[in-house]
Amino acid sequence: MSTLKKQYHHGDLTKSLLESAALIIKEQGVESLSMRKLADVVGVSRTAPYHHFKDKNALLCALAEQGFYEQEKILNNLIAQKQSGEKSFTQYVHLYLGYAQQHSETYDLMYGRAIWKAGEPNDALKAVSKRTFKVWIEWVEVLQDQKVLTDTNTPLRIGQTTWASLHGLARLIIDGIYLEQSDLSEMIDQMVKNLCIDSSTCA
Amino acid sequence: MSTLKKQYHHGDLTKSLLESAALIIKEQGVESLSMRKLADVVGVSRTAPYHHFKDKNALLCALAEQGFYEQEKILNNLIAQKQSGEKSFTQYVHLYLGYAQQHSETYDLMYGRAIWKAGEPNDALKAVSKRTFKVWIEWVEVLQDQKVLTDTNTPLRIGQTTWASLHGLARLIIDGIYLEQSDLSEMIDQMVKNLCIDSSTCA
DNA sequence: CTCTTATCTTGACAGTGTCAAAATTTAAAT
DNA sequence: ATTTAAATTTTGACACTGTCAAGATAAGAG
Repeated sequence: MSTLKKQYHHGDLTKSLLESAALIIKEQGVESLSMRKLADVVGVSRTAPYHHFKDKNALLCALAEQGFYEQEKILNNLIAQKQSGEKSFTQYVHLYLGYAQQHSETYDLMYGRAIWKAGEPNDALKAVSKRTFKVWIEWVEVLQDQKVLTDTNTPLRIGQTTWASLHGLARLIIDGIYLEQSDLSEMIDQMVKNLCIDSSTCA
Repeated sequence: MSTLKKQYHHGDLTKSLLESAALIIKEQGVESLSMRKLADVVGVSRTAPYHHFKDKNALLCALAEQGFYEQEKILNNLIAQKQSGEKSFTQYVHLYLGYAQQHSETYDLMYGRAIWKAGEPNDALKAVSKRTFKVWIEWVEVLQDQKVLTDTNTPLRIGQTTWASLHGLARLIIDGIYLEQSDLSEMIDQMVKNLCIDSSTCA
């Protein structure tokens, strides 16, 4: 309760664990994040983290959750600022792929098999991911009205496929299949053209 | 050398290891494939596999390699049978995603981070993946001539982005983000329309 | 039959996730 | 202020992982 919130035991272990874990995965990749090493970095015994996160999966879920908050913020910011639909969408594509590139490990947790297949997404994660997707779909509907995205199908379907395309590019970047920035930038431009109705105004 | 090829030690351990490993990842996922359990299944001691594969990464590379042979075969078959470009392409999309769905673990090895980022693709794997991609790009050029895919960019770029879109859908299926077959089938149809020039003839 | 080489096994080490029980520190109750 | 209850952390343990080094075994060559 004093100015330094560290009078008791560790202070806020939960927070420290998340921060250190985020740093570790960012710098060394998610496969070299171990509960024991994490505990050691934070300066606590091997099993201390287990009183703040049920297990490793729960920790990973929490990290992924933070990623969704970030992504939701990006989306809402773009939707809020009222510029032309084409510009907004093009910008979103770049922001989305930029995020995937710069926070590749978090992105992988958000959508990768570690949690969604090998592990088990917890309720909080399922909730925020669902909510973020909903924001996206609602924006797709607007973009359809603005003739930026095709309206030959429901917002849900167009949102699903459009996002799948972005996701595919993101994964190729993340998994290290395309690395040269020159290829990447041209691929992103072409992808925008693929996704927009009017490929001349987008890009 | 007799009818039962098992006179000496094991027979063909390399082959047995690959077969059993393929079975294990297919039925239980790649994360529950361990060198020790694999050795046990094949009926050999823990370290015997290490005389046939340098390490676990090498084993995974070999499994991925087989996947590429399969995929190359699919591609070549489709290219060989001369039917309309639209039909061929549509069929390819379905075959591609069908493969991803039915051999999801192998697909993950082929393009996933386990090998390409966390691990290290060996020379054989790099070679066959490159070759498969080349076959794809050459077919894209044909599809562009047939006005199935857009020719507003080079075969390489269009091939990259088109494949990225397919890959994205494949990953969503594999990582368990979309599971209901009803959604899936409609998403695939919509994706085909997105990728083709003439969305009315494709689908 | 001996020797070389290919193949496989045993032993060992460091690392992992996580459970159970004990210890400690803090906050609440009297 | 002293006792009590709760929150927090630690120690010990177990089963599992990948993989190295050294020894054992078996196959084929001479």
